[in-house]
Amino acid sequence: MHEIIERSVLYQELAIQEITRGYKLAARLQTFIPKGEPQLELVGILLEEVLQALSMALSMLKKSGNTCTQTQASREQIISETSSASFSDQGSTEAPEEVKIPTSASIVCGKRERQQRLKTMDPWTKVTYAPHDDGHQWRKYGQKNLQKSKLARSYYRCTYKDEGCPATKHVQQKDNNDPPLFLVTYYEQHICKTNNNPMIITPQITQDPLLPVEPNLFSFESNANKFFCYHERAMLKASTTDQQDSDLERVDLQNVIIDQTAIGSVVNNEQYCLEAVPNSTIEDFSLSACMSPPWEVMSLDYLQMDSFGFDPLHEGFPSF
DNA sequence: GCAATTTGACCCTA
DNA sequence: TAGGGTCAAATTGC
Repeated sequence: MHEIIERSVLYQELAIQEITRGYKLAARLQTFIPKGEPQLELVGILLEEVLQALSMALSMLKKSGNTCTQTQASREQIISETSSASFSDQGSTEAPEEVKIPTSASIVCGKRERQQRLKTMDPWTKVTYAPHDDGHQWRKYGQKNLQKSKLARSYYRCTYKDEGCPATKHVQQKDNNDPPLFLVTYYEQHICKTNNNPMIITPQITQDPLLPVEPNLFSFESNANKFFCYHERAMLKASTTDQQDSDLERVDLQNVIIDQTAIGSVVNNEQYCLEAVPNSTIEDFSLSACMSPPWEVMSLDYLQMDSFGFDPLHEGFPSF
């Protein structure tokens, strides 16, 4: 028994060494990516995710080494602790140090602790026309009329909160357009059964379509069978005709191909970066997407362009 | 009857 | 003290 524990500890130390080495190599690689190069923006994003994953794995391994001397922590507690640790190390080339072990008094349990937690968490936001269609089940628990906005903010928590899932979000309508645009702010990651990838914590800030963005770089968002491509003044929206307005199972895409005029790559299961070829117009775009596996091509034959003050059919995309 | 939503009250932070 | 976040009883819908 004692020998098994010793061997386990040895493997854990080796794993920590290897992950630390991987973290340092990835951080070193990150320094070779020149800033202001839209072509390499996606590489930087992916590398950032690699660093986050390694950082989190390292924190978890170190944490697991201490569990024998700690009071038993719940799975969600461990994930919460290690995830916040991995966030705090962003931008550092040093491997992350061990996170603080919370005392029993600081373990989240009451309203005060929850509100403090919200302030210290790294929320991530996205702008969307379909705020409820994000692959998770939510229960609304409150609504508030905010002082600085005439439009109410709605508060949601995961349906599986009783099972320990800490995920929450609030949804605020940004304008009175038709269709209305919503700003969704997420707090905490899902650890419930609806989560596709519970161990990867990747806060993403989707580009606000009303704000300037990098030329040639689109923010591409996918919810189930709908795709949204954001640009400074335009939104590209597509879905398959036979799946419109239906709740079919979620499609995880690994790659997005835009008829040779653009290359899209997955950032995570929900977001895609889309790099368009200069001088292309909306007429050049026919969407297809590779599903994984077995890498079948799914044709998207419904394409719609919503513009914010310009006509893409005649003007083409701006800033190309 | 159960589950989800609504809404006023309460609590916390700045 | 104002504003924002959460609670929980009441209400609504299936």
